Amino acid sequence: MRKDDKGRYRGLTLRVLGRGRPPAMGPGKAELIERIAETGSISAAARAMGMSYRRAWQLVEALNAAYRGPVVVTAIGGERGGGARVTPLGRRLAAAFRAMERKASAAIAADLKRFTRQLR
Amino acid sequence: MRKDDKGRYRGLTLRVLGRGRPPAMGPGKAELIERIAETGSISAAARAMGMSYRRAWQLVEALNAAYRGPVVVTAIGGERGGGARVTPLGRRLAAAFRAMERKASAAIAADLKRFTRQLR
DNA sequence: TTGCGTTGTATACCACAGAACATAACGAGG
DNA sequence: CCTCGTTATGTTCTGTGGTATACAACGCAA
Repeated sequence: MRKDDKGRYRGLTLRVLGRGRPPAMGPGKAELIERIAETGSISAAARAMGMSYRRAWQLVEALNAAYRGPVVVTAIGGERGGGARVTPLGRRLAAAFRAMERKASAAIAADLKRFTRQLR
Repeated sequence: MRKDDKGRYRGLTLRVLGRGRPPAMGPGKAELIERIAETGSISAAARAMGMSYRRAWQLVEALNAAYRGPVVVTAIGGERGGGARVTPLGRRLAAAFRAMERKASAAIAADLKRFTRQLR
């Protein structure tokens, strides 16, 4: 299945809703987790995604509040003293979301192709 | 698979992206099409969904612009002179979207259940 | 002819999301 | 001690999505 330049699956978008109405996981949060895992820093991840640090930090806060355990743990300080690490739970969540994206995409690939053909 | 009070599938939300980035179909537009088909009126559908007429009309405009043919055709006038009808294409699109929702939901049901268990 | 319920616009307002900017506190390394 | 790069937080601004409101044009029925 093809992806766009942000690694998202083309043609469809999937979101997982939390117990309240707001989405607890989606393409944006998943990518943010992955970028933090790569870079070890919220700010570096935000820069890589062209997102303000504040917004990224708020998403991290929302993630940590939404799940039963912390998704990202942080430490203040710079020059590799501080930073952010993704917890095993966070890695599992991001991976599970990507897997669901793949499965959902595969399950409706044929339908989606026919559907898309109706687009202008 | 359980649905919420609006007939949407719980736990996940699916959107089909158009050729540009903006979504060409999602739960909201699908329901709007269904309501218009039921009521024969944009304004009645909007009332039923608790949505402003203007917004509903804009969504209809967007739908008609997004696909190769009209999704909803309208006639000015009242007292059953005017109104809105969903074209066969529109009915096919809404039905196809609902089918994709069902298939995607079924395909990831087990994963989603495990995922949701991690929510607070 | 009058009234009602439509579609179709225009305009004004408002609430909110997110950006932009500023600043503090902190930790490691030079 | 100083600097750099973090996290963390507050404040302000702006764009925009959506509502609210008003109104014109219209068609059918009474």
